[in-house]
Amino acid sequence: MSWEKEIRQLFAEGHEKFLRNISVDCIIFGFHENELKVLLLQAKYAGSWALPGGFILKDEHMDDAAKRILQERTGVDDVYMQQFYVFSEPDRSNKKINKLFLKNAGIELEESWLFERFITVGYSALVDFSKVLPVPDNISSDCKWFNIHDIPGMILDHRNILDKALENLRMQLNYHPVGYNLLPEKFTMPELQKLYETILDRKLDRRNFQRKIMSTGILKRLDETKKGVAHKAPYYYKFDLRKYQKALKGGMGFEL
Amino acid sequence: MSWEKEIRQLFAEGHEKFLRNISVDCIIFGFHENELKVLLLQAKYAGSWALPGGFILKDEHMDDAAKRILQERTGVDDVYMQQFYVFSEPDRSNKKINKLFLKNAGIELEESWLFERFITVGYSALVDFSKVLPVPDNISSDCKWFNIHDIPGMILDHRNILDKALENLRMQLNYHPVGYNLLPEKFTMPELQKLYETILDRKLDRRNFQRKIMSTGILKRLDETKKGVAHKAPYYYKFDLRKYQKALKGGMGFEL
DNA sequence: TATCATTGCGTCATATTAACGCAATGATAA
DNA sequence: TTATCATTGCGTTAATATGACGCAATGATA
Repeated sequence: MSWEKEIRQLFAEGHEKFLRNISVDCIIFGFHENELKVLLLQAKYAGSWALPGGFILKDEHMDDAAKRILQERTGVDDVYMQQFYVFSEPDRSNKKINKLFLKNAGIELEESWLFERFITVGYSALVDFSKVLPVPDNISSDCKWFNIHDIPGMILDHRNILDKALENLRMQLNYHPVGYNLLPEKFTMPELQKLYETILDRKLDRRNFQRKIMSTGILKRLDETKKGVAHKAPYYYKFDLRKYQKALKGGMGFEL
Repeated sequence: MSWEKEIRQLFAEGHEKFLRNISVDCIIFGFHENELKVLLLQAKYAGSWALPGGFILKDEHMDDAAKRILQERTGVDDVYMQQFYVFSEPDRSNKKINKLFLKNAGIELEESWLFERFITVGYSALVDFSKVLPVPDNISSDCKWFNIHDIPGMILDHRNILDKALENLRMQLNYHPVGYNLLPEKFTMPELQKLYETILDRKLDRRNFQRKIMSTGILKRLDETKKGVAHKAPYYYKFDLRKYQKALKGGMGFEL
């Protein structure tokens, strides 16, 4: 099917396939070069960036929809995702954006379910940066990682959604497998500490951090050390998944 | 407008007034006689009980919808409410229940937006039991408080929603004005402790509890003591709202 | 071979928590 | 009138957690 035909069909008949008035938006967090990142899409014909979002099939669980949307729109597969908040301001509507999009695509339509008001459910995803190759979809011209401190202009209330996701990530740091999902399988203690510092947005004492993390027993130190650093080489660690799962149930047992 | 006509109109034309495929369900918590309670409705012609729920007007914020629904369906007004989770199982549909309801009400309809699938957003409300006089609405035959440990059979996944709300309440105990909203203006320390014990579902040491609560400075002790008890009379306390708000921002500063 | 940033492990003073003691209170029963 | 008793308010103590910092070891680079 041609691209224009696909778009026209989505606008004209999508309501037969998807639930109405509800969308899902995904915030994909990654960690790279000691910085927290989010994956954003740029819609065709639009200067602003957007969260990867989409709709729920009429017979689909919302969690599955979020995973499918993420896969279809960015190529990212099989990740840890969780709903975190519903955004329901009455004036959050894609009407103008979608009309402009159609106009630029050379499609004319008077009515569409996509001109209606949408309530959106925010999903937060944590991915291993090194395993993700962002691929923009049909309706996007670009798909890129952005540093959390260097977010470009975004459509609608997407900036607000992003901020809420970050706040949520902070709150849940001690109760969810944040480190496990954001870091590669093996990592050094300074890397893990930097991740915590970035999310919490404050410095932590190196020695106390190590002591507390190790006291939970969720990490296993490997015999291997990092190579090629111009100072004492740090050990690699990896998560002891069994103990991690267990520890998470009652919080981490410490405050950072 | 007659009752039947109102119902018929809701089923036949409600989709012009409300958003589709989305509903809101409220869990109203109260505290009475040292027990945690929830307010439930019994739909006409149905044996099972249900959470007070409803729909979002096309131009209404979801938070406002939740408040309006609670007011319309139970008479409860002006309370502390918060969304806590979205329930989206594909098979959670009122189709059967609504068809039965129509049949019993003597109304015939082949098609209705209310036969479609609904995703529902759970809202948690905390109310002062003593200030609430439950009033069932048009479509409900009864409206009653139930002890949290003695919940009757409920429609659809409402039991699941209730359990999730309780779990959520537990998690947020140290970060939200739970005590402030669930207790009357003045209360004794044993009452407050019992509230915490009921929500957390475990015993707390009386003396340590008092010391920790008081150390936060969120309570003001009154000069008045409780009358008519066959032992040493406990003092009354009330919340120091200014300090309470402040303390909540960084958690309560202690673990219970 | 010296330098230097960084790491791993340790110390110590202070704060927080859990567990428990005890006198005071005031309605009820003797 | 007085003793009884469950309960309250306030306090003590030991164990544990936390925050702030010291110092020798490491290993690429100068």
